[in-house]
Amino acid sequence: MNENREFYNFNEIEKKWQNYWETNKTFAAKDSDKSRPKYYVLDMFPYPSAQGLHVGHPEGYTASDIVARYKRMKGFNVLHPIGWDAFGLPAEQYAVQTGTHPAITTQQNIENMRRQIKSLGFSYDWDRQVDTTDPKYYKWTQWIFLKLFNSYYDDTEQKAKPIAELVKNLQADKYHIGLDNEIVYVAPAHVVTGEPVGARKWFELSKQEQDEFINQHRLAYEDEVAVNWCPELGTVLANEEVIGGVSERGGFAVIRKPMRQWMLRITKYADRLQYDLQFVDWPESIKKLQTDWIGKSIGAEVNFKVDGFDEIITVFTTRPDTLFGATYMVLAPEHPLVDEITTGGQKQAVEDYKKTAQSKSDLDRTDLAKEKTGVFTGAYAINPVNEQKIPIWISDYVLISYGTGAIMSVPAHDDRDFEFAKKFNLPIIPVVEPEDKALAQKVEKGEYCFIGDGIAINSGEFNGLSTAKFKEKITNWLDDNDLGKKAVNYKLRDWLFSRQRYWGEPFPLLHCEDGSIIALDEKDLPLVLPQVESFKPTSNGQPPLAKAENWLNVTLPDGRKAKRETNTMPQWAGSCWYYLRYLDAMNDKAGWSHEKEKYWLPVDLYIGGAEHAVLHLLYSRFWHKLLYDLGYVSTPEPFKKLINQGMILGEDNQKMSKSRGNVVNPDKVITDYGADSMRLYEMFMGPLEATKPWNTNGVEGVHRFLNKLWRAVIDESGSIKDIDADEETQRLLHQTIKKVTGDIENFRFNTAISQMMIFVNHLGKLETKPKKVIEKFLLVLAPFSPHIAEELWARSGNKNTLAYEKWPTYDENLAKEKEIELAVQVLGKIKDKIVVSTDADDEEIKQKALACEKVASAIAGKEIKKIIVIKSRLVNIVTG
RNA sequence: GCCGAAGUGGCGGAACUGGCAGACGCGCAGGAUUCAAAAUCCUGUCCUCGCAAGAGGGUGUGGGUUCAAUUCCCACCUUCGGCACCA
Repeated sequence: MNENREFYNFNEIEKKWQNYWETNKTFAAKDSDKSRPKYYVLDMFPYPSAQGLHVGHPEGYTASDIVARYKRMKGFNVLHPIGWDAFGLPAEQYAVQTGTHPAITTQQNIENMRRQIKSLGFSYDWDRQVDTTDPKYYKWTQWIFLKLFNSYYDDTEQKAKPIAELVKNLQADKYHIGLDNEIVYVAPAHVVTGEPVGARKWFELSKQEQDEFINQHRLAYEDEVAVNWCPELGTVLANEEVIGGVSERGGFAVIRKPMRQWMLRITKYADRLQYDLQFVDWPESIKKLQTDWIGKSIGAEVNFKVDGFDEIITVFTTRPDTLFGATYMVLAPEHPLVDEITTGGQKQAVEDYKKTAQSKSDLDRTDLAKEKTGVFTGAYAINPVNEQKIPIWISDYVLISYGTGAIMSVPAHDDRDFEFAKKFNLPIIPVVEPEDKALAQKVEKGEYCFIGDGIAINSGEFNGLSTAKFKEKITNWLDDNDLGKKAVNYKLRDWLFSRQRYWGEPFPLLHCEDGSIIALDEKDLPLVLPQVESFKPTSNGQPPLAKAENWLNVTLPDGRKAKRETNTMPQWAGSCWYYLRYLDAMNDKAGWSHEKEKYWLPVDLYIGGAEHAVLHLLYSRFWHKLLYDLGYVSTPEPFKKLINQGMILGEDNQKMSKSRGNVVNPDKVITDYGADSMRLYEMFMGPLEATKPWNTNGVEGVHRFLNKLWRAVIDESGSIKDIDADEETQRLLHQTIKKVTGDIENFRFNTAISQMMIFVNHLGKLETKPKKVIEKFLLVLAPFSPHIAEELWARSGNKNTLAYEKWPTYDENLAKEKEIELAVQVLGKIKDKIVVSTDADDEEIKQKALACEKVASAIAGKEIKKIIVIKSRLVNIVTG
C-alpha cells in the first residue's frame, strides 16, 4: 500500500470548509423564493452561559442540521437560523457579585458560544442571528407586550381584539357592564333572553370606573396576588418555575407572598391551547403534559346558602351527581367569606389556622401535608338538593386559586374528603353504588371510598340513575332552579409575568401619580434599560431599576409626573417569538414583515429539549395565538412538528454536572477527533429521543470510520477509476441510499450511520473503486459529516460545494439482493438454511426446504399439516 | 400516590406491518504487519454442555394467544422522566 498518502487532517479541513461556507454565505436562506418549496428548521436557541456548550446542545443541533442539509439537497428553500436567549439570571447574579454589567458578560459568552457552534459546522444562516438582549430585538418584545396590554378577549368570538374596539362598542351601547364587571354583549332586540339585571351602560360609569373596567379586561394586567417568592433569587417565579416547592433553577426555597405583579391572561386561551394540540405533529407525551397542565375539567357550579346569612357560597364540582352525599363544606383559608361567617367561639381557632396556612411555603404544603388539617368555622351551609344543614370548615387542602376556592365535600366518593371526614369524624353518606357487590357493601358501610361511576342511591328522585345521566339531569335541574349551572374549570392559571430583576426587558409602562397606568406609544420603543450603579435590589426590597432615578421619573407632556415600571419581563418573553424575528431579523420598521411570515410559517421542524414541554412551548403558543387573532401571523400554531432530543449522561451514567466532574467538553472532542466525528458520534449513540450515556471510545469508533473512508478515497496508488461498479458494490450503494434516505425522513440517524459503515467497510476491500459510486456516497454522507464530504467531493474534481447537489436516488431493482438465505423451521425451530433466488416461487421454496437432510430427519414419521412460506424470510413446516 | 417512557450480550444499541434475536459500533481474546510500539488488517466473541460435529436455553418476571412473540393480550417487578391535595 501507499505509505506516503496524506493523512486525514480533520482540523485543517474543517476550518477550511467553515471559512468557505461563511465567506460564500452558502446557507443564506432566500426569502419568498416561490420556485422551491420552503422548509423551516428551528433549534431551541441556547442561553449563552459562561460554561459554554455542553455535549447536549450539539445533539439537537446536529439532528436539525442533518435535516436542513438533506432538505436543501432535496430542493427545498431551507431556513435554518440560530440566536441567543441572552437575558437571564446567571449574568445578573455575576453582576451583583462583581459589578460587571450583564451586557458585557453576555456578549463575551455569546462570542464564545458562537465560536463553539461555528466549530461544529452547522449550516446556519448567520445573517439572521438574534440576541434577545439587543434593544433592536427587545423593542419588538415590548411591542408584543403592548399588544397584550392593549387587547381584550372577546368571549363570544373567542379571540383577542384591540381594547379600542371594546371602548367603541361600549360607547355605542353595544356592550354593557355586568354586575361583576363582565362584558355584557347586548343581544339584538329580537332575542328574548335579554341581559342580566343590574347591567350598566358605559356613560353611567365614572371616569375612574371606566378605567378600572378596561384594566380588568386587558390581556396584560396588574394584580395583587400571592406569588412564589424566592428570597434566594430575590424574585418571584411563575408556577411553572416552581418544582416541588423549590425553584426550578438553583433549587432554592419558595414561599407564598402577596405582591403587586403583572399578569398575562393566558387562561383566556386555555381552551384553544388545548383544542389546537390535535393539529400539531408533536410527541403524544408532550401533548399530554400540556393537556394536563391546562387541566380542563367539566362540571357544575352549585350555590349553597349560608345558614343565617345573606351570603351564598358557590362551589365547583365535577361530580354534581354526588350532591346528596355532600356532608360538609370546606373553604380555602384565604376565602373572602371566612371572616364574615366564622362564629364567635371559633374566631381564635380560625385566625390561628389562617396564620399557619399563610406562612407555609409551597414545600410545606406539599411534602409535609401528609395529614389533613382544618378548623370548623361554626357556620353551616344549606345543601340545595335536600335543605340539609352541613358544617363549613376551612382547610388548606382546598386551594383558593382553583375553582371557587370552596368545595362541597363528599367523603364517600372523594379520597381527600374521605380522609378529612375520617380524621374529624364527619358523616359519610354513600350515594354511588359500584357494580362490584362486595365493594358496594364496603361503600355502604362507609369503609371504602369509591370514586368511580355507578348507580345513584340515597339521592331522592334521582335514585337509580347512572353517573353520566345523573350529572346531566342534576345540572339542568340546578340551572332551572337558579341553584347552579354547568361550569368548566382549568388548572392553568394566569401567567405571572414580572420579575424583580435588572437583566430583562423593561415594561413600556408609566405609573401616574393618580394611580393610572399609561402605556408607551409604539413609536417610543424601545424603552432601553438604564445604566445602574449596582445590580442589587434596593434596601427596601425594590427591584434594581428603582435606583435609576433619571430613568425612573418622567414628566408627561401635560406636566403630570409619572414613574416607570421597575419590574422586568421574565426570560420566556424573548423566547416566545424569536422564531418570528428570524424571518426578518434586520427589519427596523416591524418585528417581521407580513410577506415573509406568510412565506415561512409555520416552523416545519422544531428540535429541542423536553424540559420546555410546558413552559416555553405553552407560552409561545399563547403569544402566537394572540398575534394570530390580531392579524400579525397567519397560522394558528407556530410549530408544526416537534421532536425532543434526549439527555446525554456522563460516562458514569449520571447526569453531567460540574460537581460530579463528568462533564464532557465539546471543544476537546473537536480538537481530538474533529467536528465531523463529534456530529457523527452524537447521532450514532442511539435514538435521538433517548437518554444515553457518553462514551469516548464510541467517538473513536466513528472517527475510525471516517479515517477508513479517507484512506479508501485518498489513495495515490490509483485504485479509484471511472469504471462501472460491480454488482455487489452497486447493490450496496443503492441499499445505502435507500436506508439513509428513509432514516433521515424518520429521524433515525443511528441506523443510517450503521448502513454507511457497512458501505465503507465494503469499499475498503475493493481493489479498484468506482469513482461515481464514491461520489454518490459522499452526497449521502454530507448531511452527517459535511466537512470531510466537501473535501473529498472537491478532491474528486468538483468545483462547487455539494450543499445544493441533488440528493442521490436509488433504484429499487438495483438495491434488491439476487439470492437470499431462508431459515427452514420445523414447528418454529430452525433446522437448516436454504439459499434461493429472490424471485423463486412458493412451490420451489417448499421443495427445496423439504429436500434438506436435517429437515427430513426432523419430520421423519410425522404428518405435514402445512408449510408456511414467508418470502425473503423463512419457511416453517408444521407437523401433526 | 397519579401520569408517561423504557427494560435485549461485558457496554451503546439493531430487528420494517408477528417471521432467522444480537446489525453497526465499543470492549475483549487470538493472529498478521513491526526491531518495538502506535496505526492498520484478519479471525473469534449471547449463555450452558461438548475436542468437534452438534444439542439445549435465551430479549425484566409469571402466564396467555399463535405454525411463529423483543413485537400482541393479562398480571407483576425495576429504572428513568413529569405532576403534587386541581374538587
